[in-house]
Amino acid sequence: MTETRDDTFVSGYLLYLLAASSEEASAQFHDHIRAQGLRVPEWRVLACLVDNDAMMITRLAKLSLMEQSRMTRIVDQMDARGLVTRVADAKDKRRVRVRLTDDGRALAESLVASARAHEARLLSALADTDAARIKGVLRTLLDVLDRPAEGA
Amino acid sequence: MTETRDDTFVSGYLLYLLAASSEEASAQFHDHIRAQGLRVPEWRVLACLVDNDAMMITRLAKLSLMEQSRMTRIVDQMDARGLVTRVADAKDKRRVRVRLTDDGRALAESLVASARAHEARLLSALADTDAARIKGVLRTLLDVLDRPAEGA
DNA sequence: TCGATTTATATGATTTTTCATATTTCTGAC
DNA sequence: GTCAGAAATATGAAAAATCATATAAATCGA
Repeated sequence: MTETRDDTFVSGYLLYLLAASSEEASAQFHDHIRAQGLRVPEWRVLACLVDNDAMMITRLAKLSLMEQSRMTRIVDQMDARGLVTRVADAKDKRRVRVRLTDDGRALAESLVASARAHEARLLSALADTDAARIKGVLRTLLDVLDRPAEGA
Repeated sequence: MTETRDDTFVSGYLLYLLAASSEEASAQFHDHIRAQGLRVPEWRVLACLVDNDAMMITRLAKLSLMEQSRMTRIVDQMDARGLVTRVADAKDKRRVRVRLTDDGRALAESLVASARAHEARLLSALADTDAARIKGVLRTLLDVLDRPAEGA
């Protein structure tokens, strides 16, 4: 247990705490995703589309925190698996809208339900004050980050 | 600005908030890392070694949130670049200790200084209450996650 | 002390990811 | 309308990450 004690730079560094929390908090649920034969990026796409079907590839990529060319290929694979279909946008032919198939929607909804349950378990493991604060703090951080930003 | 309004599942989902915060908070600094000709995983190794030189590959991998075989190859490259050297552990010959070279240490220390400065800027962009809370909340989450865990 | 097990690292093969760029379509200035 | 540039997607080639497993060294029990 008594690893090299931790008053180190890394253990208190905000970007480390964020990366590690994200990684570890997601690990269990990501295992669940993979157990369903999906990869994590595919799950992210499904979750986005449940919220808002027929998104463009570009927006899907932004929301799923990944590059456009990667998203293109992920959509390829999901299309091949019958989870989504590509639909041309009538107004703008450059755009590709990604739409859930019935299978895709069913899977997505079931996974969202699992995700909610898993999240509830995570939050219930925290003290009430922490559980109440965590999302707010993260949202605030995201807000700050989305603003133009003045300094380097 | 008025993207499809956001009272969606994803935008309030803890694992998304964590991943997005981590991603976006790190983006600027990671650009800085790459501008120095380093990749992010290499920076992580340097940061770990500044805290605690001559770590084993396995421990380095765990702390840097990546797989062992990947860490082996990253150490290969850092070794080739003259940032670290491999040192056999006298007590246990299976172990490989990774030690900073002088160049590696100089680079690492300079990057840690930048990291601290960047972190200070991030925190100062938050309201005092949020800045005061964020690390504590994340640490609590990490603590909870490291505990055995009872339910599925 | 022998053999079985576990731990630490490395490696080959495959799959992902990235990077740069091509292609198509749209937009705006003229 | 035409042209220059921007935006959305796709794709080839290269780099990186993963997975399974090999190798080597330690540990634990009988």
